[in-house]
Amino acid sequence: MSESSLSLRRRRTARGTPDARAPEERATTRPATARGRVANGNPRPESADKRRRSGDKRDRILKAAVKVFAKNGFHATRVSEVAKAAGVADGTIYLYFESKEELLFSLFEERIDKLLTFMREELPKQPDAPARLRAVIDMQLGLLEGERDLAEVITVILRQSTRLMKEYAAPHFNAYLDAIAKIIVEGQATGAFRQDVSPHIAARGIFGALDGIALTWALGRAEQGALGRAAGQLADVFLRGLAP
Amino acid sequence: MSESSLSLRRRRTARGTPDARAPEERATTRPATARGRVANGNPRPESADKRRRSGDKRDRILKAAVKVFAKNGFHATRVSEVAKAAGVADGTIYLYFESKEELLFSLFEERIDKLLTFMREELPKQPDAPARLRAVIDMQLGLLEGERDLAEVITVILRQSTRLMKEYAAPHFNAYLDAIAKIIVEGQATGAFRQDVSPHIAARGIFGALDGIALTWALGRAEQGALGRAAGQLADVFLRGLAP
Amino acid sequence: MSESSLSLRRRRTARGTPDARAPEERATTRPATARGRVANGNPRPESADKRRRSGDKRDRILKAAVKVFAKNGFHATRVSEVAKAAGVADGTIYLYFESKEELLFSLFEERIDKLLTFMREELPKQPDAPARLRAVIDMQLGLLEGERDLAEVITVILRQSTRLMKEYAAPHFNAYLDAIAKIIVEGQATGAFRQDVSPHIAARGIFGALDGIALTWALGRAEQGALGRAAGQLADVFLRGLAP
Amino acid sequence: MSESSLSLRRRRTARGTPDARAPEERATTRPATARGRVANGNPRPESADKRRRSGDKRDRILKAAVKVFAKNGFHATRVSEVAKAAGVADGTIYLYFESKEELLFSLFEERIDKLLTFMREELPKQPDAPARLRAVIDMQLGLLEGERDLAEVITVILRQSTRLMKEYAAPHFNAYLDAIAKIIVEGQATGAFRQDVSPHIAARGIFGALDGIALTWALGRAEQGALGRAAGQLADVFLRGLAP
DNA sequence: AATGAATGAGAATTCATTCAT
DNA sequence: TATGAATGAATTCTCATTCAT
Repeated sequence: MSESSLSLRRRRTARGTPDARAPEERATTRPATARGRVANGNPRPESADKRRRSGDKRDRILKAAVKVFAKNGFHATRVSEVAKAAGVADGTIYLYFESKEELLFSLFEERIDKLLTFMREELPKQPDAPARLRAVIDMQLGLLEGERDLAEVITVILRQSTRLMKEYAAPHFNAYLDAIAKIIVEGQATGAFRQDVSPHIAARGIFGALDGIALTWALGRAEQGALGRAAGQLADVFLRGLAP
Repeated sequence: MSESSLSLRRRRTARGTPDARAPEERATTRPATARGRVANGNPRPESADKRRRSGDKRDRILKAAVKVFAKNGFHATRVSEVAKAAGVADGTIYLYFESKEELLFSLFEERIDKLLTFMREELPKQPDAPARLRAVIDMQLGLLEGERDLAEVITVILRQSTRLMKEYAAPHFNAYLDAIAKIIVEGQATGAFRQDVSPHIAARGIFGALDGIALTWALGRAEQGALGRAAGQLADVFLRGLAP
Repeated sequence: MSESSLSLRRRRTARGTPDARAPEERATTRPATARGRVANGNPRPESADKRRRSGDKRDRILKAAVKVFAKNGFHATRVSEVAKAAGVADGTIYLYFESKEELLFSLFEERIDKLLTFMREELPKQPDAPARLRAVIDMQLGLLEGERDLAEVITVILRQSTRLMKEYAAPHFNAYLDAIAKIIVEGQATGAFRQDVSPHIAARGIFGALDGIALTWALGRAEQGALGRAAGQLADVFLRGLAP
Repeated sequence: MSESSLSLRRRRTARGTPDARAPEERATTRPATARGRVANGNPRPESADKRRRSGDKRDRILKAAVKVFAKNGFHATRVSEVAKAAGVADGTIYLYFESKEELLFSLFEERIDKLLTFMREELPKQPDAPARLRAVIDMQLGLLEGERDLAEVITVILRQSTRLMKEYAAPHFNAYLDAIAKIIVEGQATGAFRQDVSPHIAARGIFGALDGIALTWALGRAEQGALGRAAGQLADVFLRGLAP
């Protein structure tokens, strides 16, 4: 996995496009509108004081979004519900996010950032492929432990936006899968893993298994520690299953 | 796993309940609407002749729904699109299905019926737990091979309806997972499988892995035979991984 | 004036464009959406019976729109007000018109059609350029006499949609102005009109004068016969003013 | 024309009235809003120093408004766009103008002031009614020559606010029309103009013609000198047309 | 059974205006 | 005076569903 392939594809690409349509049109058209005032997404006020306030508000909105999205799903969630849960006015949300969909993007992005950072920083410390695979499994589930709502958002809600899945999230998933596949390949090269299994199939299977565990956990009782136990056992199964 | 736990819980159970539906539903359903006229769900035409004719139309609608849902996702699909694809009038759909969501239900139900029938009829023929597990894996992926659209509907689109996931599909998934778990339990009892793995965790992992494979296949190039190869390799990995 | 320059530029050009965006997007985007059901604008049901019903509804909406637009102006008019005045549901309006703006288009178009038809059919009957000029003046004001609301819509409300003015109406105005200018040119050629006046300036002046009269009439007391008298007097002034 | 009939009717008269405003206004104005803080309209800074500074800013805003209004139209123009073009903060605009609409008022008022001043000061110097009429024509177009944006604002944008047209501008237009009509009356009294034309109709026709010329010029290529030429020719036509 | 015109509730988003700093 | 982040009312248009034919 090359770092570049993991680097976040900026979803902001479309932003700030001048929008050649007559201004009047812009007035009556809805999405993909670049609003001048907060054109650069999260405002970055100069003073630390101001930044804290703004950051607070953005965070409050994100936290509220996780909660409400997890409860109702993406489509059933009204922006006004998120606003209310965050204690801000409806319009305020649009000072920090371009659209309801971007709220979902942001939740996902933040999480995937952590995953990628981990892989960049922690994996190299592991001695061999099996250790790295176990570390990935621990991490993927560990990142969700204690964050049931977010787990649900990542495993369930995210898929509710077809556009998000196909345009935005898919590349990230693929990058992540590639990273896992790369571990398998390394293991096969060193003889740690059996040769008769396609790294890509194995990677997808592992990811799917983890995702399924997280899904069940999120939709079910979400007991403390359950994910950790599951991670350990799955790692055991996969490592033995992949042994030569 | 008792057979009864696998029997399809009639989805109608929840219907008619005043409004315990998730907000999602309330949002898109007309409130205070008399549903009386179509209260009895699928029409039950009297003569065999009529039934056949009706069945044709119902099937055409279902087939069209698979196609359009897979292409656009559940929420982005307009009932009128399905009607057009099926070559019927918008209103006709409501003679066969109570709502757009029921269309999705029905697709899922039909498929899960096949899975459950298989389990009831074929699994007992297998000699032991490992064979049964391999059979399940073959079957789950085999059922999707060649039906890419349906695979996408089952693995992706289904999750787009929060209500469907939580209220309707979850019990079926659980029944299915229980069936897999039961195989693990049996294997552990006979010493075919290791003891230090929770049957439920293993079952969820296996299901998730299969689901993940199907998802990637459906969203990707969906090559012929790919699912069969994947099934074989995953079965190898899991069987070795679960061996004592 | 060539006939072709007067022929109505079909505003429907944009209609029916497949709209390459993902369907999901279409769902959340507003304008310029081709809705399948009434894709061809006014529905044209087969039977005379049905046609009458549909025609009625479209007409009722147009009549209501003239009234409400004239009273409130374009921007201040809510689509729901028009619907209410027409005695139809809000959504029904969108079965007959793509947008609120198209309602305005349609009012204008219907009127300009009459003007153009008149010019094609009646002007050639007039013996010479002065008679034709007088006929045009009579007609332009005559078409508004007794239709105060429509006069206001054409002279005032139309200008409230910048886009309409610039993109849609301007070409029609220009065609009409060209037609008047052509009369002047002819008169100059036959020696009926003075040579030292630019036909285009004269044409614009004449149109502006008529428009100004109509505007004052529409915004004022709109007395019966006033436009006719004004037409006669203005014709007198312009014809003498243009005489060699 | 009596001076009093031309004196600017204070637009503030209508303000504060509970809500006799056209629906248009109610639609875009926040209801039940206390306007107290800016109740006194244009601020009246104490020291000459401050006034100059304020004047600068007020002017910058007005200049920016002309530009942006002309480009986008009234409704499609966002206050924030004007603020940006003027190089001030959004809120600053409200220190100098009560509302977005008042910006438009002010542009119009400033211009009409010039017209009225001209009429008071220059017309009496003219020897007779025909000379005065020609002077008026020269002036009305002359005032716009070189100020294409302002011409567009006066001839097009102004009409985009129904309320402005009906409540505010109409009296000014009427006063101006009365002034022209008075010239006609005088000419008829001295035998310089024909008797068989209503002074009011003639006045409205003349104004409309000038307005139409300006409109075409503003929306079109706006060539230097074009308005001057047009003024001369129109004056020729009208003077000959009105001759006895 | 079939049709498809009509319905109308619903929600994301915008932007004029305010007001704490 | 000036700022610009925050507000929140308001409205177009969509589309699942109904029902008269």
